Amino acid sequence: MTQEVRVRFAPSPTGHLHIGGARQALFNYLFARHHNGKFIVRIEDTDQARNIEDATDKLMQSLKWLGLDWDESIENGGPYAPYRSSERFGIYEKYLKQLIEEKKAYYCYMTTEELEAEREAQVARGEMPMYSGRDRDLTREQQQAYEEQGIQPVVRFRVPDDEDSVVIDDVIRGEVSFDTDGIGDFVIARSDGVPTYNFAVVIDDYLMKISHVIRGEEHLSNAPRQALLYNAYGLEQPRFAHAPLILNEDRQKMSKRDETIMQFVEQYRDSGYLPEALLNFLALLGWSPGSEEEIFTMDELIEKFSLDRVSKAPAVFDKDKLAWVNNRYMKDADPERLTDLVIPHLQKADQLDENYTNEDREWLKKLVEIYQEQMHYAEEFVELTSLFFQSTISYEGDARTVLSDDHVPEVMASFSEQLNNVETFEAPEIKKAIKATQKETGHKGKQLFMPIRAAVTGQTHGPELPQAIALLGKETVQARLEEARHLEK
RNA sequence: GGCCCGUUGGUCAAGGGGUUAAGACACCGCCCUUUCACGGCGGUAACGCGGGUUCGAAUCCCGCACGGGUCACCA
Repeated sequence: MTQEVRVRFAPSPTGHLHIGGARQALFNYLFARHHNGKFIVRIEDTDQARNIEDATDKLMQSLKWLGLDWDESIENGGPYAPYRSSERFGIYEKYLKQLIEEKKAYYCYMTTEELEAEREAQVARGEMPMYSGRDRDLTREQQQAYEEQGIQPVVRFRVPDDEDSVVIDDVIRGEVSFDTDGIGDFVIARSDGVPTYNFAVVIDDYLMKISHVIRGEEHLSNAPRQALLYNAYGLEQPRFAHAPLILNEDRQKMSKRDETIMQFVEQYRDSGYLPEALLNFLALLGWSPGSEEEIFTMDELIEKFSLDRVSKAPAVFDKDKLAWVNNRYMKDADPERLTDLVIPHLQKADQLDENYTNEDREWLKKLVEIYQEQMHYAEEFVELTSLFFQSTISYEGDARTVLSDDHVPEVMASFSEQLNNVETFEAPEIKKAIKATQKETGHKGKQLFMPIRAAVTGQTHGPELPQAIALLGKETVQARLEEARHLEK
């Protein structure tokens, strides 16, 4: 590849960064970095009606949070600025005019109502709804007549009659052929003169010297239109690469209205996922390194990434696997970092004061450490550790069953007494107390630990016992032992 | 419905004419741990169907089925 690799992520600012968008950005990023090329973030906001206030900022923030950095963008500019299509309207004009002058595009005066009627009629006849080409060859006089009626025309691209098909040489899918008969003359500029996406994208990609257009499969059917545009200008096309979609558990394209699954990067951030874990997981959706490892640093991903290992089939988003990946990263994460991550969630759940003390934080860090092995994401920590924040717990289910054994009161009494003899209420001492209880009662293993665990935590699963008891504190532990001892069977 | 893309276990996936068809997540079992978790070991489970081509097809070709995408003055 002699040409410099230049790729772009070109979202429209209609909302938060979507999981699918993030994966797309990631693929572009990895491809650019792998080839020592440039990664560009461009905002495609040609549809002013759909633009959402500060969506652009949020998009950029989410990309940054993920750790994707760019070479050129609306924020830091670049040699082909501006990087927002709404600031490029002047640029498009010239290209639009050229097409009209060369009769490769024309004004169309059909109203929305007329188009709708046409479409309905076509559907009724069992035909494919497609613009009929009514205004293809209007004379100057006819155009003026429409204009006198006050109709603002759109500009449509004249799909050439002399070409039977358009072939896209897709890096991922190979050659994909489209019949030009199936492509109606499409709108390239709205009645207010603003170009549509299909047009702007071509001009932008050309002027920005984009070498590879890597995007989602939903754009595959746009590719022939864009290819036609490149041809009309006599321009060389970039290489297209259409990556498979990410599906929800119902095997549908993730839609923004689907509430069974978290759609946005922000939501994962807010639930306490680590960005490097999300990225790692996303990289493996639709791409595989061909080896058996699954956990990769960004540098490794960059080194290994290649478009010819991108799959053609869509992938279902598996949140369990994401949780596993995230846990892998959490195990290796700095406890201080995890503590920071967990704090807002505890505060939200009223388990931690807004103005917590340094002591609180130290204690919390220890709590984080004993749960680090098993927690999947920060928000989960609240539920996992709620027993540390409740003054009373209720004994139910398995815990209740464990505590109904005949030898339980004896163990409770003995352990309680042993704890009173403990010098410092810390894990090693507590461990000794458990040992002493064993000697005194003769119960050991499950018979010994489970009752204590159940009594003290209300659960049969949890973190390392001595540490948990230490963090719970003497009073709480004694109270719970007392309660468990007198439980009705 | 037209066009386009796809189809290996529940999910992610390797494998691209000859394999006992990898591995990971999830699930189950066993071991380790005086408990729990982590970890280790093992197990259940897959080439959508039908025709070809071939000595031989999960792999190549054609149909069908199924799934998805797209058919806007949205991207």
